[in-house]
Amino acid sequence: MTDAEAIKLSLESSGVRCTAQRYAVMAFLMENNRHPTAAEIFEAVNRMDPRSSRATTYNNLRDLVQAGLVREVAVEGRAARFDATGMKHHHFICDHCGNVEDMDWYDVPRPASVSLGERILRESELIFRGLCAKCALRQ
Amino acid sequence: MTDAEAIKLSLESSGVRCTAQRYAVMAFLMENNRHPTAAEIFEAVNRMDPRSSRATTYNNLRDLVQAGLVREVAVEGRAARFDATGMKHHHFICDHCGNVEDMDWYDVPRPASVSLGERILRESELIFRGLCAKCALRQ
DNA sequence: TTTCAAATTTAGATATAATCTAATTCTTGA
DNA sequence: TCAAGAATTAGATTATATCTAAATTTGAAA
Repeated sequence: MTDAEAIKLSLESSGVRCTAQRYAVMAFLMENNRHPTAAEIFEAVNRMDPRSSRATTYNNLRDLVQAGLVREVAVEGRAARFDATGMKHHHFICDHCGNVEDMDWYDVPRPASVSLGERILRESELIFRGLCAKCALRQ
Repeated sequence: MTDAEAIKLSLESSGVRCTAQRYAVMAFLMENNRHPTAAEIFEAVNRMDPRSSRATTYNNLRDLVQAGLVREVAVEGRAARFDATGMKHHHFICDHCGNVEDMDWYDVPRPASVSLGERILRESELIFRGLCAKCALRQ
């Protein structure tokens, strides 16, 4: 199976129609684990054909997040970043440049059920903060 | 020591001058562990005297975050939220309403140093996601 | 294949959140 | 008291994201 078919299949098995614009967003995220912003994705997709408007790029990111194929990472004071949820991983966010990097996955202990109360837990994510390698060297 | 004196002292020992506007922001956050947005803090402070402009509210939040007295929590698709970093805690973010709630603290395992590489780790935070008690009951 | 309703896309306007500007006021220490 | 730096201000501006309404595309039913 080609990559293209694999992407198409993963979209459709998640209940998302595989349109050309949606495919382009997904393909870009799968070959770029650099956690681009929506603006960067919009720009990248528009270097190809078919093009995609800003609204469509945002709509498709929202649809892919809802389908669980893409994760949105909010960063303090900066634009949100996106990545394909292929392999489980945690995130490192740089205090200085705001870049988001993948960190190896490991299981996180669940909160005590008394502490959880009536809440329904969907996932636990670990965010590491500090200076990324590039910014650490510069300081 | 009164609460007011304690707040003043904690600001000054963190190298932040205790102005009336800055005090108001800090006092509001200390008596409200509901993780208000900047807009909510701005509004709350302006029900008191002296008032504070929007720019000052944002400036002071930034100063308090830099001093380590306040934490900013970015939430996907919503305004950032703030809380006083009094006691260590983790956060629960509701998928549905976006509210941020405190969760009991427990130590998080450090990433393996090989995985960390040249990065400098400052802190590890755990974010739980799902439905808060209120939204869980409604679904 | 043809047809049509629903889904998707679009450009541009609008909304929301946060920051910037430059003038003013306040505070502190000499 | 005075000067210099720090803080505050109103309003403009920027950055990010969403909305609108019209046009286009899609896929399933006929």
